[in-house]
Amino acid sequence: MTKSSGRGGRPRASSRRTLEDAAGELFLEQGYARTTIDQIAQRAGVGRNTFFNYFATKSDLLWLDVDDTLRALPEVLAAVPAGLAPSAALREALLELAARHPHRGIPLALSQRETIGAEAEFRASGLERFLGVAAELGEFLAARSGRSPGDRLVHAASSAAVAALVSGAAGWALAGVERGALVEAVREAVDPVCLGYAPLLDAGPAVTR
Amino acid sequence: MTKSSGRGGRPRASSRRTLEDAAGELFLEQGYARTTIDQIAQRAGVGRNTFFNYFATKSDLLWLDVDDTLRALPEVLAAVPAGLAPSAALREALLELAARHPHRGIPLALSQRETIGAEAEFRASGLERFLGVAAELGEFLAARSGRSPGDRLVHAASSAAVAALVSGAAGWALAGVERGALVEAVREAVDPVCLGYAPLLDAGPAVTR
DNA sequence: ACGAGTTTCGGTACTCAGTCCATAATGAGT
DNA sequence: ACTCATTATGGACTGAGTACCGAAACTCGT
Repeated sequence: MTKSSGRGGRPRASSRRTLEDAAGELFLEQGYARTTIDQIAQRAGVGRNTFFNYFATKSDLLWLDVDDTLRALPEVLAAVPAGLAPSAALREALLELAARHPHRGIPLALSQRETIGAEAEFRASGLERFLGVAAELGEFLAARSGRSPGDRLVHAASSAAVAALVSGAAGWALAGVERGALVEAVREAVDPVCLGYAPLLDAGPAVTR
Repeated sequence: MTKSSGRGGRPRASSRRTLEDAAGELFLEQGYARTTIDQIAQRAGVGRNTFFNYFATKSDLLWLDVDDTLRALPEVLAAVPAGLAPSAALREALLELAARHPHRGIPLALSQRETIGAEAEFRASGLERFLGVAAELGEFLAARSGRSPGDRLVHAASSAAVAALVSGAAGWALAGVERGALVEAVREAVDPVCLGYAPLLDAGPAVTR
């Protein structure tokens, strides 16, 4: 989406950032549910359709920073040292992803959740994101463990790991100003999962022993 | 929803089942997305609003059997023997839940997924369900482990366990006619998670040792 | 039998997210 | 000047979900 000016074409107005700001204001003023896309576009001084030029859904606005970090996942996965055992590689990937997330990048919907009141929408839209992560992670794990991409163990391990990641990140985000480093919270949550699956994952692909 | 006739009032027509059937037919004929609620109601010979009397959402239709099983969760949790260690209790609860699911209860959306074509909607609506399960499981785990309901470890463990449960169940459902017992698939997926969290969960509530 | 209370049914009307399409605006390259 | 690619914008449409209202159908007490 939004191919960054591949030479030529009408220049983008500063619309994207303006829309984000307008939305943030309105969410704080009226809450998420009571804010319509028309209002956001109008306050940003932009046509309604322009909104959909930058965001596919209203709920995308709840995930601005997170989406940035998530976009880096393929790169992170590629950078995981090749020598590691599958379970360690999985752990490493998740921690590195957490390390890349900006310290201030807490979704508005979480930091101001009473005001914004979008719990339901937030969770629903968030889960879809992390399902995507789980899929990517599954492919990665399959490759690193020499298993087929459809392998049940691989699927279960990546799902559980992502769930733990999310749990850790959520706990971190909700911890208030005194939260420590995201990486620590994630490590705490993810480690047991990697540990639990390690014996199976690292044993090599189903050698019919 | 749908308070079962608390004496008095107009009797329900057989609408619910009729609606389910009509929806199932239409989904198979035209796919999920191309089927509107009006069509479903019309084929069922019922007003549109009656549909919403029985189902809160269109996507509820994708989860008929699963919702039945999920409704039994509180009962299942209460039945878990009190003597078990927290991690074992968690395992036991999930396996028992799986055991209660009817063998033929595979969501239409999965068994006929090419025809129905509702992947996205299916996953989105499914995830919300299992988030509910994770929350219930969290409370359960907190009580059984003597930790606070907001405990980070408890949250991470229940999230990961539910993710594994779902992964196992999905694998089972997609396995075609030759699938074995659901309980086995779930056990395979959930066991490592419980194993990984066992040392921490069963150690008792953060005794600053 | 009759009225009171309760529940389901069904219609109309509305809001709003998301899609489609057609048309302008604005620039780069030739 | 002309073409091409990209973005902006406006109008019209679909369809889910909500709100409201009045009518149907049944129970119970009298």
